[in-house]
Amino acid sequence: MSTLQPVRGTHDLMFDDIRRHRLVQSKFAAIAARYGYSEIATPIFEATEVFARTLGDTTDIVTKEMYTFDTKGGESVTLRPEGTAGVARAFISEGLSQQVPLKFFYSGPMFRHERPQKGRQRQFHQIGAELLGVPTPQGDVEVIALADHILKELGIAGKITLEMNSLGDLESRLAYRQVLIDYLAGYKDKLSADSRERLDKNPLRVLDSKDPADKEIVQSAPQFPDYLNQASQDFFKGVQDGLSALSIHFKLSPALVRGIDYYSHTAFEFTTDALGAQGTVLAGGRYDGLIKQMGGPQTAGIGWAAGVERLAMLLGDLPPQSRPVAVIPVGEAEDAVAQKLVHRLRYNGFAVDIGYSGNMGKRMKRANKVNAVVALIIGEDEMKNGSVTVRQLDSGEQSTVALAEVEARLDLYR
RNA sequence: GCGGGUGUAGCUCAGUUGGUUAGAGCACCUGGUUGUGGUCCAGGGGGCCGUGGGUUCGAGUCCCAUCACUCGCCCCA
Repeated sequence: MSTLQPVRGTHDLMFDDIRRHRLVQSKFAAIAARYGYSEIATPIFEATEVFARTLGDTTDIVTKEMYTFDTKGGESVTLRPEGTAGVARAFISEGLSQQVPLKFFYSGPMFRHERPQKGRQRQFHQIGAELLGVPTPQGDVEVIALADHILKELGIAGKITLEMNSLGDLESRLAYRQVLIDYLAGYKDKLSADSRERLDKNPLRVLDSKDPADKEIVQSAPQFPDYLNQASQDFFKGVQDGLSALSIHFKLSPALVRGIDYYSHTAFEFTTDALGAQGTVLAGGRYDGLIKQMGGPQTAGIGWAAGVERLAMLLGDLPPQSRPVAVIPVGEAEDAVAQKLVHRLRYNGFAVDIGYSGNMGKRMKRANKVNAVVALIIGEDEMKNGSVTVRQLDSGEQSTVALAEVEARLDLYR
C-alpha cells in the first residue's frame, strides 16, 4: 500500500468507472441536443463573489464548503461548487439577454469541501441543463421532461421518483415564511438544536428535518400550498398539467425546499432509495430572480443538475466493449511487416492491438487478454506467400488470407 | 464540524487465549509448449501487518494517539 494517496474526497477515474461517467455524459449530450440545448463550458473557477452573492450568505455551501483561494494578484477565486451561477454569470458577461430564450447544458467537475461519504465527494461531477428567458410553466415542463428523459435513457428511471413542490413567488414565500416562523417559535424549546439554528437561517429547512421530535412538530405546521397566492397556484397547476399531459409521474412533497436562496416557484428532486443517505440524484428548480440579483436584466430561469457519480452507481452492466484485432509476428523477421499491417488496419478503421515484446505464445496470451476477436499471425510461411493466418479466437478456426485482402475478410469487425 | 466501523501481498480476505520462518484465493512472472491463447500441471516473485508511541521475556494480535478509508449526522447532486 502506497502512502501517496489522492487528496481526500478526490478519486482517480479509470477503466469501468470512467466508462460509466462517459456513458452518462454522452447519452445526456445526445438527448439534450434533441431538446435544442447547446453545450456550455464555463470556467471551473470564478470570482468568489459569483457564488457568494448568489447562493446566499447563510447556506452551508457558502459558509463552509467552498474551495476559495487568493490569487497572486490578490483576487479571491473559488472552485465552482455548482453550475448555475457560472452560467448566469456567462449570460451577463456575454450580453446574451437579447438572445433569449437560451438553452444550455453542461457537464464537468464541481468542488465542495464536505466530509466524503457514499455518493458524495469533494471533487464530483455534474451534468446540468439551464433554460433562460422562459417565464411560463412550459419552460418548467420541458426542463423536467429532459431530466426524465435522460434517466429513462440510462435505464434507471424505475429506481427513481420525481418529487415536486412550489416555493411560490416572492410574495407567497415571504408570507409563508413568516407564518412558519411564528408557528415554530412556539415550539422553540422542543426543536432539535439543528432545527433551532435552521429557524434563524433558513426556516423552510425545518420542514424536512429527520429528527423525530421535529417531524412531529412539523406535521401540524402550516402547509406551504395553503399560502400560495393565486398567481403562484396557477403557475404550479400549469406545470403539473403539462407534466401529466406527457405522462410524467410525480409526487407532491410540501416539505421539499431548497438550500439555495435563488429558487422560486417550482422545486423538484428525482430521488432513489438505492444509494443510502444520498438519495437525491437530480434536483433543480426555477430561479427567476437570480440573474437580476447578479446585476443583469430581469430574466427568468429554470434548470437542474444531476450527480454523475450517483447516476453511475445506479447504472447496470456496461455495454460490451468492441473487440480489437490482434496482429502477431512469429519472430523478429516478421516484425516490420506486422507493424505496417497494424498501421494500415488502423487507418482503415480497425481497432488493432500488437504486443511490444515476447514470443508467439506470449503474444497470443496478450491477444486473449485484450479480448481480441481474431489474431492475424505472420510467420515465415506467410511472408513467403504474401499472406496472413487469420485465427478466430473464440472458435480456434483458422485460415489463410492474402495480405491485400485482410480488410475485406475482417470487414465484419471494423 | 460531530458520531460509529475498518486498516495484513496489486485485489478480496484468513490469521486461535499475545508465542518461533505471516497465510489463502485471484492477479503477476517462469517452465511444461523455440508457429498457437483461453483450460490444466509444476515452480517463482512479491508484506516497515496504515503510522508513531506504550505494555510485555515476546505484539499482526492488547492500550493510547494519529492518519486514511468507510457508513451515518449536518448539508447537498
